[in-house]
Amino acid sequence: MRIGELAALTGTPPKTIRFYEDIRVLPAPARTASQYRDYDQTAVSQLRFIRAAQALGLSLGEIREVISFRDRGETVCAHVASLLQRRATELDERIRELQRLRDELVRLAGRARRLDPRNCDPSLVCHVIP
Amino acid sequence: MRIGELAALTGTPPKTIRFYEDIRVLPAPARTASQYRDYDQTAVSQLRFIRAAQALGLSLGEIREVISFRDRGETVCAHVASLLQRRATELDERIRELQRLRDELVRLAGRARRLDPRNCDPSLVCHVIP
DNA sequence: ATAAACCTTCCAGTAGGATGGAAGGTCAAG
DNA sequence: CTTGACCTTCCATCCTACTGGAAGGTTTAT
Repeated sequence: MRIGELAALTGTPPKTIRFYEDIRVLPAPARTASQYRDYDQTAVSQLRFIRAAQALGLSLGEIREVISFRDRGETVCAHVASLLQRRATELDERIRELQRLRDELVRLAGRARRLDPRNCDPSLVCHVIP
Repeated sequence: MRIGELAALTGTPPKTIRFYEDIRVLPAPARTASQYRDYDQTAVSQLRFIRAAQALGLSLGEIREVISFRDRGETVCAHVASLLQRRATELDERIRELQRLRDELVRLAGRARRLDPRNCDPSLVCHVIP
């Protein structure tokens, strides 16, 4: 299968597929006589894995790590499990931060609506954000 | 005041202050006879505004927008209020997404720990992430 | 007078994840 | 045989928010 077909099957633009190959996240495929990339079903599931892992918040660097673990014949599950668990913990932290930020934004937005602009200190950009 | 002092007062490196000037987030200050940047108190509060707004999750682009509103003599409060409210709403959405993602990660991590690696399909990178 | 600390400009690079375009080769339909 | 879709490589560019360094000028302390 040529790159366009793989692109269509996975919803990934050809440019992006070549890019993944460049950065060694996807292995270089076979080539046809005319140097066209020639993919098989393995490529489809590998590329789907990449997109799914990305959607789970793994970076391409982490995905490459998982893949190279696998290529060394090591048990990927444990590695993936700890990676996912770590990412989940980081996410917990990030969510708490964002929640704090959100509450602060709402508080300031309310303040901005209640304040009379004529009381603004002209030397400040905006007295809502101190 | 020279750039180093402004840097010390606001905890912003001189490089970053010049960068803010380049991208028109901070106005170009007066210059001394020897072409050194010469800042006043206004610069301190402007730079503090920028850092505070950044900490609230506003991008430098949005901050520039707020500042140019102000420079056109318009009421900044209403603009800031709607910006903050919008950002808060986006944040709500983002938080919900991340929460969903986090739950999915925890679920998959648990699955990865329970599965026997010997059952892995060798044609897949990892059967935990489908 | 001289050294250290500070300032100037300009150019380049970082990370992450692509995307755009030019110049040229190949393949299938009409 | 030509047109258009598709493919190749290579190089450049985008976004955001900086950061680093070179080459040179200024200020301050000793």
